Amino acid sequence: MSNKPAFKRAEPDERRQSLIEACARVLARAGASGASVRTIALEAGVSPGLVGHYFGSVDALVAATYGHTGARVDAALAAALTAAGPDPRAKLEAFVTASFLPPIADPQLLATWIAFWSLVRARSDIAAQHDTQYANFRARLVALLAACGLPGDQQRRAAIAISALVDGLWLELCLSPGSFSSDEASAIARAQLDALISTRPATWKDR
Amino acid sequence: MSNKPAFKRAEPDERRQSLIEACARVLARAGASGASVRTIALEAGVSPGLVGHYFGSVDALVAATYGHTGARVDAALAAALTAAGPDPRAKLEAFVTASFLPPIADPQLLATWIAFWSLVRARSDIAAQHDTQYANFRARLVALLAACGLPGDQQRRAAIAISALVDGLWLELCLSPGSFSSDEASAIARAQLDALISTRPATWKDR
DNA sequence: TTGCTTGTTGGACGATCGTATAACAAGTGA
DNA sequence: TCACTTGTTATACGATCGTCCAACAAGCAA
Repeated sequence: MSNKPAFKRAEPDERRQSLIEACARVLARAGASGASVRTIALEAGVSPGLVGHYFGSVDALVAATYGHTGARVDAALAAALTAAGPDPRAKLEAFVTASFLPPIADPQLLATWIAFWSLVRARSDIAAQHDTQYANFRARLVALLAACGLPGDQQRRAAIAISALVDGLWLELCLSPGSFSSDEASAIARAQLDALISTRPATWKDR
Repeated sequence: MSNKPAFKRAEPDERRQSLIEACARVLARAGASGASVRTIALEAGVSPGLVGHYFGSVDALVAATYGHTGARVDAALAAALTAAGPDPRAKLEAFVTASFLPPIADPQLLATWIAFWSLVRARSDIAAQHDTQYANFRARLVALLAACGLPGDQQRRAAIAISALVDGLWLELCLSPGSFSSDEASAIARAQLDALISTRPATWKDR
């Protein structure tokens, strides 16, 4: 007779990915305080020791999850940009609208992000990651605004305003999901764009 | 000879206030994960047992701190409203502008708020407190917008947009203090108000 | 001064935390 | 079939967590 294996070996990259995704799920479900080594390992279906084996410490796993989650958002935004076509104004609108559609508008992702924010104060490496990610996000917005013909002295403030509005809508959607829908959030953000940019897109119709 | 007292008795309300303020300082300094009973008690200069004596559990203390912090913000906003005079439009502008001036713009207060947000997922009592506070905040905004003559079918979205923008600016100010100043945040929020309200107030002059 | 109320202390308790490590077993090549 | 490598498990360890409680003492009344 043959016993089935007690566990299955996995490729290192596979296992890392699995642990990172389990960490993200735990952060979304239980918040930062619930993301313990044992909880994450249970979520991933492995033994607690594997976290130390692959990441050294749970802090490193959380930081890796932060980077992975940020990369997911960047990829989704980049995809939205290429799908929007060549028109700069359409690209900008797609950039903002995509923030309120899956996979970015995923409530689990928003909750995960809040968990990261709560770690910024205590962890300097997380703070550094946030600074670069926020700088990249705003630089992308500035480039899009410039392509739309927004004067240079207005680009900075407009980028800050757009990113703040999007972050705030994200936040309330996550904290009080019943307050308003993601469709409403998207409409509000688009209206904000209209107000910030006097130049109208080529495909402008009605609003 | 006379030994000085080993400790000093305090009025119950005084002691509660002291513990709440110590809890807020710890939340701002170390985040939600650093707000342990012993850390808070050390910050307040008392023994750890006092937390249980006055609040029953550390969770109740955190919830009380949330309520106290929210009340502080409400009081500051109310003061800004009365100082703004009778004109509805001036009241609305003061309401938003005050969000980026002390004591609301205090970085410690913002950090404390983030700590609360990180607890919303895991703690239903904190979530309930957030829902009521957010509903109150938005109801105030709706009343101000209505007084400014904004049509009823636009009040809801405008209130959501304003609160989201303010929250987002708060957030980035706390996470990356070097990104922009509170003066810039205030200017951005005021520009947002101008864009949202097409109806001009009676005392409108220039902009 | 003496006695009493009770705010306050400081440590005990079990649970859970992150980390380290010895023992085990899955998969591979000889 | 049989080592051998190493991914994986399970446990041990000290530290810290929240909660609880018996003892102490500050301040007031008599």
